[in-house]
Amino acid sequence: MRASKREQLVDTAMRLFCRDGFQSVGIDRIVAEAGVAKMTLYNHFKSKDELVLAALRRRDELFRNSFSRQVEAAVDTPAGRLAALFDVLHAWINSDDFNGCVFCNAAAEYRDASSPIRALAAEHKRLMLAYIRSLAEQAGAEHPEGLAEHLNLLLEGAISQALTASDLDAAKTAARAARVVLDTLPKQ
Amino acid sequence: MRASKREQLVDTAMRLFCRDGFQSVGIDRIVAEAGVAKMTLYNHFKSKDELVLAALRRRDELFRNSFSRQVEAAVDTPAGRLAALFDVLHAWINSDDFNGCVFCNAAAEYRDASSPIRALAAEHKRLMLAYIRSLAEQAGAEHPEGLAEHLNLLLEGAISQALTASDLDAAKTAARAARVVLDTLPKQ
DNA sequence: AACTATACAGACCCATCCGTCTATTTCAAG
DNA sequence: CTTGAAATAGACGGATGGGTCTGTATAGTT
Repeated sequence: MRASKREQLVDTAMRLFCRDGFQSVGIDRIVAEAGVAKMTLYNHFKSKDELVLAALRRRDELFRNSFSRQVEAAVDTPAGRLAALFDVLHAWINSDDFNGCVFCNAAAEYRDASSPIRALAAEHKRLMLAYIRSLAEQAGAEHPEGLAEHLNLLLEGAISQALTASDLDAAKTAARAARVVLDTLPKQ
Repeated sequence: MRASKREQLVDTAMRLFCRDGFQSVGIDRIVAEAGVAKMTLYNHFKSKDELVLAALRRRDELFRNSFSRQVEAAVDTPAGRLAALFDVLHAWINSDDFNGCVFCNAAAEYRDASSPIRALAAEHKRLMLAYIRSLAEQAGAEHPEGLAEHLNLLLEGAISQALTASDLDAAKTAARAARVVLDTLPKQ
């Protein structure tokens, strides 16, 4: 067996949840597409919510890895990487499988603020901001925290606008806005 | 009869959809809380989706009215009103009934991009941006379109962060970021 | 008073949901 | 070969979903 049944389930669930949402995707469909028996799912996870958590944890890992890898492959300088954030965002928004931020979508579907799913979404956003802050510090920004917060809001706003306003150019708009702030960085 | 049955339904549906989401709120609960018979609902609306559309249309009207009224009551000058956007946002985020932007939530729950619900959400975002642009023009901005887009992204980012990252200070963060751009406005 | 449109309560239908149970099969380790 | 854990297919249960149907009651109009 190449991949463990558990991995098959998590990968399939992640893909379906990202594309079609959480409540819209039923257990039966997940096990059918993963090619495993329903009982196998319930041997590995206590409930659908546990599977949702596992899928989101995997998505967080893959997304942040892929995002930072692309940013760092694009440019060498920290300041350039802050600008490249928006290029990577643009590529994502215009890719075939863009369906907004799955963590935002999860927060929209799971309304109980004390849900572990919401906690995981918040943690993902915290880690994304931390990554941007680290780039801002490396770039020698005068106020790295403020710069990171500013860029983070532009990125988050662009993701939101891309989905809700069906604006595929949202990242380009955000990049133009970011230029105003990035111009204050010390010239390398 | 004080309010028409139809209005009771739309108001109740809007309240429940905003608080608990769309798929989570069933027809039975709406008619029960609205105090009308189920057949009355289906005499006024062809389907649940039609009710969702009516509720979102009402929300769009109420929200934009309330938002612009608060902004204009706060300050007199156009430039001041651009800053006041973030104060009104802050008040909303920290109010009891904040559950994110219901149009973003709708886009998250209704994944079919060709759905009329998605079209309505996009229209709401378009109108919000148009309002900000009108303020930017009145404020005499050098590039009103660019300024409006920038502020809009900060506002949208703050709404998203407030919900997903459970960050009740997101509007304050966005206000600090906005200051950088608003300082370029001509002094009155 | 007669008529008409609207609203009523609630049973009903069919589909889907999550989760459980069972009985069978696979397959690697001792 | 034997044993035992893991996976299988699929039926099943109880709940809930959206939507339909029926028969009755209300209320405003002529």
